[in-house]
Amino acid sequence: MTERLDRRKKYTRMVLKDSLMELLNEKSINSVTVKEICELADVNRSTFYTHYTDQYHLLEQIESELIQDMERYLNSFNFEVEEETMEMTEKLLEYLASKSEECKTLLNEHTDSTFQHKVTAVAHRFIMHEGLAARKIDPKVSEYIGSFIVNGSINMMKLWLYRGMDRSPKEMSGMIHTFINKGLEGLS
Amino acid sequence: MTERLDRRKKYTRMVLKDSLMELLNEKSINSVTVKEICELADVNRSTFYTHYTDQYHLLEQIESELIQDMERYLNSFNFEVEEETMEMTEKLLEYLASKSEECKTLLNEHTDSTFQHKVTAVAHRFIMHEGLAARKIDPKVSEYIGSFIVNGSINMMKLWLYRGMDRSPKEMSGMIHTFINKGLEGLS
DNA sequence: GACACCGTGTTGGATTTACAACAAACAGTT
DNA sequence: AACTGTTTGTTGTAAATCCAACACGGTGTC
Repeated sequence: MTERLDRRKKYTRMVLKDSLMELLNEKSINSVTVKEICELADVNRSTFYTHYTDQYHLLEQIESELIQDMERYLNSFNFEVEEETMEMTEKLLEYLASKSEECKTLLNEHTDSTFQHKVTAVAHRFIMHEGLAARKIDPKVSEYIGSFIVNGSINMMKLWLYRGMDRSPKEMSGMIHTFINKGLEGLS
Repeated sequence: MTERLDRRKKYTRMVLKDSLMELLNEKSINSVTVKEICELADVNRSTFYTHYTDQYHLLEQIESELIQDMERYLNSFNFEVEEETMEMTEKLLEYLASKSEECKTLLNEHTDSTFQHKVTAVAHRFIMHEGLAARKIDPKVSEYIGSFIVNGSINMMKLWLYRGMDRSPKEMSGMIHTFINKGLEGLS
């Protein structure tokens, strides 16, 4: 078990993160200043520099922690191979739903695409676990199809978040899974 | 202008106060421990003792600050003599409404009556400013009537708070004022 | 009465943060 | 180019808080 963090550090980091997230709902990281973050967080500027080198570092930390948390969540499940892709897709959707505010902030057009890249990498690792290899498809082709599937899925999930999650994670993963297996034919 | 308080002190006191108020919504001050307050506030126990001697002291500070704030609010108004009682009653009701959560907590049966005594003293000072003296009533009698009016008013206001403030402060002060001047006759 | 558990009040040393200030860089204006 | 205002990154010192520990008292159980 990791050593417990000093509560002052815990608090300071929490309010700095919350403040940056709030500011990113309004503008891009490039126009957010350290001074603004500190004013919103009510934390001294020199204290900021004992924790982070700049606002980009803080953002990177936020993204990394969310990705780690996402991986931890997805790692806690275990499914059979074929069923796994759909279940994992559903679990990823559930996770995104549970952190929908943070995810929307980090996926919006104000931020660069680093978070989306990270989520895509996670999706690739968890959803494309063994799925295509089991289908005996040419590895070169498999790679293209996998890229199509993962990026398509992520952007669908993104749209789902911004639409206020109007369908359940189960419905969404069913839709994705059906399209993956049967293309448009499966949706008529 | 007073010297600005160190933001750490400000924060520590705020969360300790908020935590005690939350606990007082569930039980009386006698069964609230310093340990519980600190756990809820996520503040070290030894830090508590650098600010307050015990939970009773903290409660006293909360009450005193609210009373001071109330006085400051009421002092910012100026009315003519006769009209003043009704206007001040309305202002007091407005203040109680604006701090309804805190007031309900401090006036509930879990706490002793110190806060109610303090509010009653304020009401006596502001609402009974010159009202009865101007009516040329026997001072001894005036004192009894004043006590009746102030305590009756306070308990009415208390009930109003717990009923969710179902009438406007203006309506309430009108009702109180009419009763004071004409008794039940004025309400038929 | 002994025991276990919990909370209190206190202490010393370590850690974290605040504060004020400074020099430098940047951006916008004239 | 000079000027102004803002932000940055850093520094030294002080203040506040954290942490772990201790002795003590109160409460409940056996």
